[in-house]
Amino acid sequence: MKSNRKQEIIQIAARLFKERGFNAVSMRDIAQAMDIKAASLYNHISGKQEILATLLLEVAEEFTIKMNAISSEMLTPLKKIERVIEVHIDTTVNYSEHIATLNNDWMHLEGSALKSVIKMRGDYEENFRSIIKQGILEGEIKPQHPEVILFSILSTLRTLYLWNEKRGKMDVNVLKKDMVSVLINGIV
Amino acid sequence: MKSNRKQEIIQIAARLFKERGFNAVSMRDIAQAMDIKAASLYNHISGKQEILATLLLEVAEEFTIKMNAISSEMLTPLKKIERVIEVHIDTTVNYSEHIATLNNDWMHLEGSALKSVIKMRGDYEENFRSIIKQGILEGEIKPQHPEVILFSILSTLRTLYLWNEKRGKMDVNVLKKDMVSVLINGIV
DNA sequence: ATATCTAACTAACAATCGTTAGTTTTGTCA
DNA sequence: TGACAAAACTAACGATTGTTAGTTAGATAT
Repeated sequence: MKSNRKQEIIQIAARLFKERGFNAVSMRDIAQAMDIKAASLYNHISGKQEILATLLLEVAEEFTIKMNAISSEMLTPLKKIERVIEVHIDTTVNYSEHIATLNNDWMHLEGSALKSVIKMRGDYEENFRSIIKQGILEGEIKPQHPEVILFSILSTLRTLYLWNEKRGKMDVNVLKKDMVSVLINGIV
Repeated sequence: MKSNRKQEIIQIAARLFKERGFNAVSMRDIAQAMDIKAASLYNHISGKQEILATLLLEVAEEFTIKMNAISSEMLTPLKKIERVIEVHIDTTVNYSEHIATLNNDWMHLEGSALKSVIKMRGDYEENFRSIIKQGILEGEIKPQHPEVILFSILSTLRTLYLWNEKRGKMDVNVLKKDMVSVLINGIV
């Protein structure tokens, strides 16, 4: 039953990191947003690096788990890609700030946490690449360069958070359907 | 005949900004990369803000000009979108570092330069949106929510720089063809 | 050769950064 | 009520930040 104060700090920090970026947010900024003094933060966390590490490992592990699940499901490659798209939309709804920080500030991580995040990112991409290649092999996907397909889809999914507000009243399930349609069937 | 030394500073700064982000790069870092002292930079530029402003306005104007040209060409909406894709690929090849900084650090701009960049970005998106809507109206593009189409394509194009190295030996014209195919016709 | 200009330098500034030490307040349970 | 732990506080540290002032070396022009 650890203190939920640490999670509060991380949540607030994530919001600020998304808005201004890791290096433009000081410990005093985070403290002020919580109505306490900067030094008080250190009763709950060991430093700024721990905030970043906890935050990024949390969301990176989330993606890793989901992707591993999809990989081992009994689905056609195309259906797997649909599932990946849906997972990204769901995760973006719940982890918008975390994902923004993962995209923009991962390089400010240090030590083993950095290594860990980089590895998870690489594995995730490799899993995705395998699905695409398998789809091409089975004739389900166009024999285009896999890297172009991988990158087109992934870069859209990774920056969904930028679009999360503008989404507005659009229902999540409608968004999923439209997104799958556009990314897989194109726009014509 | 102004000094090209200023352009050298901006070029080197852009590279560092891309790698570490605006706030993680000090004036001393930039100076060291040029083998001079930080104070010497001020013979050529007024400050860190001017570096960022020059850099971002340069590439933002490039995109604005290109997009305006495409908008007023006599092409079908679909052909215009193809042209937009091609422009992004060409520009990414030449301005990889500038685009990275535009994506990640625009919010650290101040004053009128910030306003200017935000306006250009908005206008660019609005032009793109108009093309898509026109395409839907003419039946050339699927009657999907325009915002989904806009964002899917644009987020891929805007993060092309992340992919620029991995592109490796892939010919630019091949990349254009594949990219157009994937983004417009999908992957099936 | 002298004057001028350009672009480098050294040294220092005030502000802000992450973090630590030591202290006081607050809340909980016996 | 009193003891103890959790979580806040004040004050300060050494390092780094962007920037300025004043100076000097090297090139160019008169």
